Amino acid sequence: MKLSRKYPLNALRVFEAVARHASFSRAGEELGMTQTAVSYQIKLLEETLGERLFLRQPRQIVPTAVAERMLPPVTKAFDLLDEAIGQARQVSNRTLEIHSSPTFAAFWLARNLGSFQLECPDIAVRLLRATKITDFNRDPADVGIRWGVGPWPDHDCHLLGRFSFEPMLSPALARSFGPIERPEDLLKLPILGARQTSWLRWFASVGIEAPDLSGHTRHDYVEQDLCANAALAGQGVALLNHLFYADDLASGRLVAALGRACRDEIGAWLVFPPSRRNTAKIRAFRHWITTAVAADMARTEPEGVMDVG
Amino acid sequence: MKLSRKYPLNALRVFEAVARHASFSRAGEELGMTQTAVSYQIKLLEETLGERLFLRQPRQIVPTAVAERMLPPVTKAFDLLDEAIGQARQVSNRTLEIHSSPTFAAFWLARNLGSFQLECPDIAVRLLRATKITDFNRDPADVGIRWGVGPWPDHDCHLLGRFSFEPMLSPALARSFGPIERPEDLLKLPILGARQTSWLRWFASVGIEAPDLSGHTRHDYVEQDLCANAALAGQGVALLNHLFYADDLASGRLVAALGRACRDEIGAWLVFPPSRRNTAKIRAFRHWITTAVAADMARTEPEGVMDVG
DNA sequence: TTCATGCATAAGCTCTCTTGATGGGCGCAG
DNA sequence: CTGCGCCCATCAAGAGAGCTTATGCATGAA
Repeated sequence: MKLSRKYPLNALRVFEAVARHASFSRAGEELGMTQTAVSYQIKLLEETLGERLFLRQPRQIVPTAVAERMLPPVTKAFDLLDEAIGQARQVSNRTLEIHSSPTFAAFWLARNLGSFQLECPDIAVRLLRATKITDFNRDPADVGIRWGVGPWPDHDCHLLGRFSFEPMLSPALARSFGPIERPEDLLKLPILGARQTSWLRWFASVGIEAPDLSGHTRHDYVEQDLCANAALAGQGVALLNHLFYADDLASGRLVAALGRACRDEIGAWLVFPPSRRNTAKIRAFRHWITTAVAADMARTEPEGVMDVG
Repeated sequence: MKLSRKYPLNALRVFEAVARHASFSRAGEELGMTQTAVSYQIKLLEETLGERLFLRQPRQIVPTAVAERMLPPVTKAFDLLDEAIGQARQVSNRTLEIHSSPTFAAFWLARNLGSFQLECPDIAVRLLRATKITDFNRDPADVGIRWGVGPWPDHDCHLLGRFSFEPMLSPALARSFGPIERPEDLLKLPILGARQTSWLRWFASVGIEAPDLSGHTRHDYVEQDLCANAALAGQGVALLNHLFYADDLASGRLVAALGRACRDEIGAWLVFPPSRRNTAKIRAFRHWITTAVAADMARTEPEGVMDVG
């Protein structure tokens, strides 16, 4: 361990200001501290150096030769540090790494991030699918979008919304199957993602408490977008959020099986480490996504959604 | 006031060490602190930056892009500071500014400093006559040599010695005046520096309590070396220290008037500010001058000196 | 599984640092 | 020359930064 590394750093910062102003009081003002504190710090530094840095003359202080020799490198060092810190803060405020649940990333963020970038052109966005739950200790993520019940401990968690969903299928399949009039009719179709608890929630919302889905495990997709693709291809009926597939309904690529939508406790959450709650980029992103999701919900959520769970 | 100047400096020093070692524990060892403290400092820095600097992976830490971008300038800044501090310490230990009482400077230091420089060849000496008492707050002096009673408050004061003195005159004057047998005979000669209290001390030591010196104010020299020059020129009799004029006595340029030497409370003192008591150069100088003066006293002080005052 | 390694967390303490009040030296204006 | 204001030093007191010890957790190695 180098002993030479032991010297009072803050006193050096004070020294630099004092030397510039040739005044303890002025330096104190600049640094936001009292003249007393400045005096203390200079004295401290003088004692560790064993050398007087300023001669105290009646109404002024005069730097000694030692001080004048020290000043340039010290100034330069603090310039370097200032810039390094500034840049780190800048960099950190200029790129935002989002680790998002895959479906939300593909079907909402990918479509809507453009408006965030219009709003905050300084912030570069890096969007990643989170295949497993983001651990902010291990991944360089700034924020996460999670799809689930939440909130999660040790994180700042903000609910973006809970979104309505209903069974949807391709018009071709609907035609070939014939009219679907009662919920039970659905069970005759292949149920896509049958292990999702939301299917139970939905059947419950239409009065079927314990549907037998055991025969529908052939299409056990976990991710909603995979279910959706299967549905679009006419493989069966999938439980899809309006937030993501309202456009497909509108364009006729998908049709609602019964027109009975519901909403459960699963939602989309914005999460990030509490320690970074106040960084500019996170505040900006939080503000944007909150309002943008709300606006999109107003557009896509249908009427008469039943809340369950 | 620049807010950008507000960041934890010590944390940056820790950061630099951590980045070099890629380990909190190693960095802590180098810095002489615990791993816990290192962890604290890094966390602090991360929070002020709003950006993670190291990803904590199982048995290692990985610097983020931000950290890697920050490291080079930070390293360079600390190198600059290290060097500036080191140089300041060096400079400060390499030149010693002595503000000395004029006579001591001219008649002792000027003759003897050579042996100090042999002993400490690294230390450059700058010797100045102190026309008035040195104020270490205002003058860039490292140490002072004072001639007086001492000690003085708020200083480290070390008595170098109290030195014998006796009336001396030129052999020419002594011849022309004729034999001096009793102290009273001196009063018939011009007394040089008659206002010096030491004259009263000396007369007292030879039994004359209240000599009438009122007629001797024509040669009112304050400094001993001026009196000595006058005495050498045969202008009168001066009260001189053996320490300074033993060689003139030995060579016959001066003669002792009566051979009655005495010593009063006035002495030579080494003084310096307590805050710099432990700097290398001052310790070295103190050691040297203490022993050198003692050695010179052994050589020059006569036998049978009477202590007064 | 068990052990060793490396970082995080909690609680408490030390001591640095800051503040506010006060005082002294000196220049300047009246 | 006298009072006022500026500027720094000193002092006592208090807050809080920063360090330590003890402990826990996760992981990789044996």
